[in-house]
Amino acid sequence: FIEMVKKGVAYRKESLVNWDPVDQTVLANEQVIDGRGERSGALVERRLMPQWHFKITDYADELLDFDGLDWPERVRLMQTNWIGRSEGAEVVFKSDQGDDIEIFTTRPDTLWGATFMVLAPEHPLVAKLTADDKRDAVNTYVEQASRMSEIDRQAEGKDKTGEFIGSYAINPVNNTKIPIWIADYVMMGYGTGAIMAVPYGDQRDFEFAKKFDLEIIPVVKPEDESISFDPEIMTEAYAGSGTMINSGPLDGAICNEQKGRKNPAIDAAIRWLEENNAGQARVNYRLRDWLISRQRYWGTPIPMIYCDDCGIVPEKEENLPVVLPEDVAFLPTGESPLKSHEAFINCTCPTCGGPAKRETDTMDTFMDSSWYWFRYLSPNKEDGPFDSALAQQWTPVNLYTGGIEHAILHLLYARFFTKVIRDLGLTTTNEPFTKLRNQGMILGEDNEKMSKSRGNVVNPDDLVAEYGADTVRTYLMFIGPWSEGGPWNSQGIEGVSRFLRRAWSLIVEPAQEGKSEPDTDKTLTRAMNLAIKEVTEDLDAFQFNTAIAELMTLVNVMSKAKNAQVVTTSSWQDACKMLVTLLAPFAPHISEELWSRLGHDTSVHLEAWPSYDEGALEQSTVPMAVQVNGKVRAQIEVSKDASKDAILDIAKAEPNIAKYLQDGDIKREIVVPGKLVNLVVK
RNA sequence: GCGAGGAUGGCGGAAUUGGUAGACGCGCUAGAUUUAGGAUCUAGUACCUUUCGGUGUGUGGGUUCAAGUCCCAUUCCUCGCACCA
Repeated sequence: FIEMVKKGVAYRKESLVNWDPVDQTVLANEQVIDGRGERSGALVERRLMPQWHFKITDYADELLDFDGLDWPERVRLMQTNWIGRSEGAEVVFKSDQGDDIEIFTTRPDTLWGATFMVLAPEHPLVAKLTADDKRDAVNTYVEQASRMSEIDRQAEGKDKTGEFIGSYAINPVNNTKIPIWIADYVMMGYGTGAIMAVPYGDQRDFEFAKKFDLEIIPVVKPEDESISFDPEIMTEAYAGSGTMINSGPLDGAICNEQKGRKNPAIDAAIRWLEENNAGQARVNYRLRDWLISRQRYWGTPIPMIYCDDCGIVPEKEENLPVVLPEDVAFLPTGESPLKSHEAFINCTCPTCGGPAKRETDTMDTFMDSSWYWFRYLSPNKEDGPFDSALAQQWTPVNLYTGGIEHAILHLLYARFFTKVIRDLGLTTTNEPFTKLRNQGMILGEDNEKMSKSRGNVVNPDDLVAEYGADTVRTYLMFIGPWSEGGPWNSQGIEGVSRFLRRAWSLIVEPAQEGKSEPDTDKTLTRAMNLAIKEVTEDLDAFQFNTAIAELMTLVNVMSKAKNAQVVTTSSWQDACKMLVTLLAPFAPHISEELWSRLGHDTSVHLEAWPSYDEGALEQSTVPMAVQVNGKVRAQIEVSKDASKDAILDIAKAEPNIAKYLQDGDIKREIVVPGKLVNLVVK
């Protein structure tokens, strides 16, 4: 943290935060549900407080780059949307009192159609720019807006509301005086908290203009001439392509559907702004800096000290880590007990040695999960966070799994930390996790999320007591695709239980008398090699359910083949060995025991993963389907190297095929070796 | 509204360089074994049809010798984002 402070990545500033008045702490946006604190249920207030932040916004562009990462598309998109990059321009409007009012727009080409300006109710210039005769109405509106949660303000379909504040702004492109309004559809937290309103091209501005009877100036003549651009007739804003009109120097420019400077009209507008000193190109992000201060006792102390003479200074390195006092008094004051712990608060300024106060806020717990895998490499290191050489050697983590709920928070923070650690010179690693896979969630039998209140919780301990840990583990892998999850099904576990018991008795129980079928050797060897191939490929692809299905098939083949003669053959013994080896990741305990009973005195879990013999997968004869006009009419068995002509002869000789051939001529013969024959008859 | 993913038997699901739809399992049916039940084993199990055969992967079209798979349109479901300027 201190290194981050030194580097300017961590900083303290006043910030509008979610304040829970009952729990007396700041809450993360994620902990505010429908405008209420997740734990207390209290209406969350917005408060301006000095808090510690991380400059994650400095890394916005780099965080948008997923090059070289094998991550699910879904997660990449969620992060991309969260960061919310948009290209446009910043333009400075002057108030009629001479103030600079900066706005951000993605459509600078429509500047000539700006007929009013809207400020967020919290915008710092609102008080100054409000005319005396409007002050009461404006104050009422601002107060109403401040009481509303962000969720309420953003509710879909909400009617536009707003107040004219009695001042005007000068549109720098044409020196037109336009009225300044405040409205809660403009957010202080995005862009500059002020917009130029172009009702012709923006649906929100259009609705606002219609409601408050503000001017609408057409600036893009639609390409499709059947679309009317008469403001009196229009029922919605026009954001499509066309030719610029009523736009001074831009008149005649082509406006297409492209965003940013790829759009000729936008590009021309930005060039005009820059040439005329009225604005410039700018990239805006939805991402905001990460607020990490929490007014809680449980959390990592922020190692900063407040000195009246030296300001805010970091604790001396030899005094790290700052440890939470354990003798705190948990009193119902509504404040963190650290605030009343004199011995913790009062300290010595590391710079001047005078009396100073310790920071009493603690860190967001996401701080800790953002770099734990670095610390895991050197858990006993006392004089630093981790060993740089070990981190360089072992990171990035090559495979990471977790739920989709981590898509934005943990995974974005982890990427940010990795880049900061790199920029501190501790590693050259750019990304924390090379390959990411998300597992699905197992729901209750009613297809709802398991919860005590719903009474649909399936307790794994009870299942383990009844079926054993191996059965429960294996069933969890078999119940469905790992990445999708789905409802729990209590009946299905019986099938896995049976499978494991059959595998057990296959190896442990004595064989019955019986005669060997002629090709048992080959059948067993083929089944074994097929199982190695399929299980290996399925594991690589995280398809555990089909891997287990393949092992079930192997057990079925072996069960059929097993008898007193067969069990003495080497192909049987190889198959047993391989079955246990392949089963080991799913049912480790049973596998270990079976491995021992097969005569091994080392652990099966130390065995190398097996490879398979491609040649053993081949069969001397292969079954093929014979179709007439695309419909299967017969099954034939042909030698694996049979020629096309030979296959066709066999196919045509089938009685059921010959029957169809009598009725017409063969127009076409398609032979897909090893698969099927299709005869097109007319 | 924007973006992503999905829809296959009674159920969970399998199958994509286009090539026999329903692997594997649950459930169900019948039989063997058992005093009985449970467990186990064997056979069967997409739907319609006595058979022949026909139909079938959300819906409607298309391409192809051949479509769950490719193309166009469309419905519904799930998830994410959303008055983002």
